[in-house]
Amino acid sequence: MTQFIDLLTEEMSRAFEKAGYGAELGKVAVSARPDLAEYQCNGAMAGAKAYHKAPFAIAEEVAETLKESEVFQDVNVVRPGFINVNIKPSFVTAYLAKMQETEKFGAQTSKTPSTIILDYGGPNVAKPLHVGHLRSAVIGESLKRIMRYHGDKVIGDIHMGDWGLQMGLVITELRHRQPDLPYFDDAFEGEYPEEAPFTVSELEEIYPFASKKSKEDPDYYAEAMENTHQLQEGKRGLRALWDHIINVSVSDMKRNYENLDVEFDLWNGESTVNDIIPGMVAKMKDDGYAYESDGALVVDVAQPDDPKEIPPCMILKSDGAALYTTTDLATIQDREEKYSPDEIVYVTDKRQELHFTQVFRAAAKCGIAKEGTKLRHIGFGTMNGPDGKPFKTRDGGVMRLEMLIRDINEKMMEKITANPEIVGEEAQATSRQVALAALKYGDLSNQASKDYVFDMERFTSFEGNTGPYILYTIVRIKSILNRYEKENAAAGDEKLLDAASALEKNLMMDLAGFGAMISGACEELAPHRICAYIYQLSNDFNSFYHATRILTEENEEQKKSWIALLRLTRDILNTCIDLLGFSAPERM
RNA sequence: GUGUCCGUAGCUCAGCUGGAUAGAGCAACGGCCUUCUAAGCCGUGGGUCGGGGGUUCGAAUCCCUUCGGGCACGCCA
Repeated sequence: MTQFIDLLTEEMSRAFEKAGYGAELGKVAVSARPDLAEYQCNGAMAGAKAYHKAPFAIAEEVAETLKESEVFQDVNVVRPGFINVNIKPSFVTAYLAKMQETEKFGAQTSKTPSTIILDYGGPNVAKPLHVGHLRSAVIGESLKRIMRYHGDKVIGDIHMGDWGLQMGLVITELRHRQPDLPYFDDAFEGEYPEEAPFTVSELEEIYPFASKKSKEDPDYYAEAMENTHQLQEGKRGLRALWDHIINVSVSDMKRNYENLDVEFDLWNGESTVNDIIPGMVAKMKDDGYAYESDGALVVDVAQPDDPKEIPPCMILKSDGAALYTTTDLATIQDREEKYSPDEIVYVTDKRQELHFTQVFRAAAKCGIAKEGTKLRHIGFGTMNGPDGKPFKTRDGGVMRLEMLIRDINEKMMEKITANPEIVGEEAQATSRQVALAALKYGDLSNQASKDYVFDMERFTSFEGNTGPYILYTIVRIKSILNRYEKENAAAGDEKLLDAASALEKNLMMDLAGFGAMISGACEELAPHRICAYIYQLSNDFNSFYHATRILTEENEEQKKSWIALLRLTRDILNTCIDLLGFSAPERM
């Protein structure tokens, strides 16, 4: 269904044509001066030069043709050449009525669904999730939902770091601590134990310990390199041990991501493509793309118009080992073979931009990515603490994600239990639900590409542009609807009437803008557009709510109309927060 | 050094392909609850859009320059 704002532009464009001017001048936008009008068109000024005519005169001629408009009323021409218009209430009502009946409220969806692989999450096996993993998960999950709403087929892949030196380090430390384990006995030919010889918390302690030691002790580092090598060569005992590490770690990750309402379709990692790397590298050499430079194998990716020369993309280190870049390229090849995607989108820290530029160029150059496959990197900024520096714990360490979530849950529990009606399990569940909204909204309401300040106090506040404020608004609506439905068993014939007040009309026009907002958020892959939209919508709803006594309204038709309006508002808000990755409780 | 992103109210942020008096929230101050959740609503004060040039009828937005900051720059991921 055509978007509301586009219908306005079409009407205005016809007016420009009728007056003898180009239709492209008829672009309509929300007014910058709501005190003067609801919408505006600046086309008369834009066209003044081409038509050698005063903008004011053009605007007046255009306005003249709008006298009989079914869309606009109160058409006004102001000073230099602004055309200010208000919308006929009946036009808004008719549009909303159509939205109610249309799937996805008339938002435009893709006619030919694309297959998109979304690479996000990126946790490392054997390392606890920390706040650095939060943004990828939160932004990625929202993007996945947005693209799916748009109608595309999205495959979310967590793409774990499960294969590098980090694995060798853990194995090395385990060998030091428990040398008698059968995994390290080359002569052992029996079945390895099913039970892992360590717990998650032990793993999480082992990795940083080994990492630190490897930096201080060259022999230890060499041993870790050797273990990494043997693992990648497929040595039986180490592979069995590695399986344990993966299993223990993954089940812990699943729990963490579940707490965030983040769900992946694929739990692949760097190890997934280990076996296809040699073939890929050989082909790159055979095709003449990869060559040796300073002992390493590289592919040139520089282009003449680069403002700064991009260094070659390194495929193999001088010791012959694969790198992050190598597994990323192999992963593209793997995804092409298995899913032939139209697009692969990566959600990572923006500091990896150069890396992805190199990978994308190498993939295209070497034919690893098919010609039509779009490769896209969505880089996000750092989550900072209130001091403006990267978020740390009080003692300066890396904050574990689990701790952060626990803190925000506790904080929210205090607030929720301030309402004496909510106790016990409901209080627990509601706190978690609202806390998640606070956390995600706090992140997503900022532009992804920018750094942002994580402020617990602000995000958990029920005031201002926060998740809890949005949820509170939804809860208020639900509360009215619940009462209404209790009192009106056979409800269901509610029909929208024209707006009875300016506040109601504002609300209605916000709702009418849903589709255009979704298109924008989808095109730009920008969840913050959804946040801005629902914040505006919530504000306008609350203003309307405050001025309108709905359940006590005596005019039955009017009351029903408002109920229909509330339902639409609730449905759109619920749809939006679902796209952001959270949900609203029944009460709070 | 080179490249890149950013600099908007005391703080945290919007500002769509250049358009009218640059918007919110928090904080401050003042109103509004016997009526659907006052975790709300209404209002007041607060800004040389880092500085300087330029393009334009019109610039926070585009171009140049300068200052300040973040980040990245072949054998980590």
